[in-house]
Amino acid sequence: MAQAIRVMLVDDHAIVLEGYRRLLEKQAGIEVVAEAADSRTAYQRYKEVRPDVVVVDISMPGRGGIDLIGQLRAWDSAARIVVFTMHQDAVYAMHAFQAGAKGYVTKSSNPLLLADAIVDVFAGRKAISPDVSQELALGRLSGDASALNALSPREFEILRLLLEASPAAEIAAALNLSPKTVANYHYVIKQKLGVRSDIELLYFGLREGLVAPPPSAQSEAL
Amino acid sequence: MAQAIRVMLVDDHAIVLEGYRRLLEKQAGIEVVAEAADSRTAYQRYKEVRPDVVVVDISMPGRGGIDLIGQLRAWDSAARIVVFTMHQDAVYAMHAFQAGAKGYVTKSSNPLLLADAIVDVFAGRKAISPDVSQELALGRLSGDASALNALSPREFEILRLLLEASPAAEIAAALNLSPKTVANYHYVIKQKLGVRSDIELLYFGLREGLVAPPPSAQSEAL
DNA sequence: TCATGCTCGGGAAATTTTCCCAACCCACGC
DNA sequence: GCGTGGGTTGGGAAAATTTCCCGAGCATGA
Repeated sequence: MAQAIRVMLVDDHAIVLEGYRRLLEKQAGIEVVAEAADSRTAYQRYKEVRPDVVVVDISMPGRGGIDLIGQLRAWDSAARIVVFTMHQDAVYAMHAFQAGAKGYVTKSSNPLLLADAIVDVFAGRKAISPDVSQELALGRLSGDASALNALSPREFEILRLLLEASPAAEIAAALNLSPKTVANYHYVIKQKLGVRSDIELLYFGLREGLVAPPPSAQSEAL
Repeated sequence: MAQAIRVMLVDDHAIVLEGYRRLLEKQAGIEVVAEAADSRTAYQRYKEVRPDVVVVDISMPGRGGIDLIGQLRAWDSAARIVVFTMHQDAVYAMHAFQAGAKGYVTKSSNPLLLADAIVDVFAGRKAISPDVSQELALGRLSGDASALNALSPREFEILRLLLEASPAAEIAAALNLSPKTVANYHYVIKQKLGVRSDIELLYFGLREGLVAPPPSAQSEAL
């Protein structure tokens, strides 16, 4: 190999990191020149070694990998970043690309894909692993702005209440509506947002910032 | 090495699997004799190759890894199982041990730990990575702890699935249970956790770190 | 062996969900 | 003015789920 692609890996799971470092090193044309287990270290190391491609796991503690992508791109707008994550959810991919990532590969993909993605991204192309691209394509939240725009004001209002109220019927009382109407709205909202359960609905609300995530979530486990 | 420890790896993330297989193979005394990406395959492979130690990721789709542990132990009560997961949450560890696991190592541990744990477990000892053992030690689940401890292993498992699955009935299929049973569990879980709706249930899950919150859209950029 | 606790599901009533449809009001353009 | 369209409000009716309660099967442990 004339010129190996110089890669930096960022993943907070030390064992996993170690594992796929070995995997990549077996690939002709790829050289792992740096590693980091958290965003801050990653940022510094990037400036020191200037790798050709950065592979980041976005589900890292703290502000997560998405944030790191933004930082790297802010410092070096030409930074080539491949997201490597367990999330097949297309929403994550969307966010990653919006933040400036060039590739998105799930950990459940075929092992060869990661190396392919690195090569593609290095060459200036984009790379998405098929499981996600498919979801994006037949996407519930495909391209444009959030599905929230499809909601009428009333629907939006009821959605907000749904996302916090326990007894679904309390909303009816609060809004002076028949429980039936609320049920109908509930139904239509789920249709428009493309979710099939209340759980999904809440995930949607969290993503869109309609409701605040509860205090702790991931910060607790230290 | 006179006698290498014969290990089977179970993880739905193909790349990760491939990665730490390589990692383990570098360890003297450990030989990876089988792999599986899902529970069913894992169960079959186990019966075929009878590995000395099984390493499973418990956050697998469908019937989670906890379930697999139960199955393996049901078939071979001497099965030696090491849980290898990203969850630092002590509650997961509790349930894993209740199901019959002998070791619990987080993916963010030092890479050497997994190999150590395998050796320990093979020798009949238990192994817990320090980040979790610490959490276990300082209370959390010993006495009071969260309402989660009131849940039986099965309830806990179904809760996890509830928190991600869309059509509640899919769970039934995945676990090979009657939809009725799942409904009953759903009901009991809500009772025990003191929540009134699915929405509250998810809030609970987020608070306890059982599920990761999606990337919050409202924070900057995008 | 008996008690206890977990798992699994049936039964049955109450409720909700899921669609489809109709009525009303209001704004808009012609 | 008057149709057109969209937002709001709810009825109807079948299907599904939720909510309790209960019992059987099976380990585990005293």
